[in-house]
Amino acid sequence: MTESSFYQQIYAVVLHIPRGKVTSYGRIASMLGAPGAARQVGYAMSALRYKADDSKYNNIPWQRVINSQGKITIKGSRFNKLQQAELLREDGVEVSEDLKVDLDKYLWGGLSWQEIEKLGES
DNA sequence: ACAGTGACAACAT
DNA sequence: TATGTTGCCACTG
Repeated sequence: MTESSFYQQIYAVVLHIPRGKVTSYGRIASMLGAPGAARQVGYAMSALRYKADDSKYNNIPWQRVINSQGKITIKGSRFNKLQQAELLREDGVEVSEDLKVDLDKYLWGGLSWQEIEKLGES
């Protein structure tokens, strides 16, 4: 990514979440050295709505980002909670009736600081 | 420049 | 367990 804005860094991290795993808004913020900026991560995901035309953003697995309780709390997107749950199930992640994921099972380990450092290169 | 906003998180009831 | 409250901070207009 040539851009180094916070949002661009967020998207770069989300692209690294493997299929079958999930992480939380807050953990992504922490990985980027901005603990407490969880709300911005959610806002960045929401902003994807306006970038649907740009192929650059079409392969971002946004569905793998949920809240710290493991629950789906999507809002203001072209998708709804049920659709996100379905996408996660396609990933092989179990989603309960009340739209919750077992973080003990599916939480992504995250990126090491070395990997975070390299995000801007590509 | 600056106040409003939100796909959060932690804590208090 | 389930709501309600408060702090949070980068983006937006």
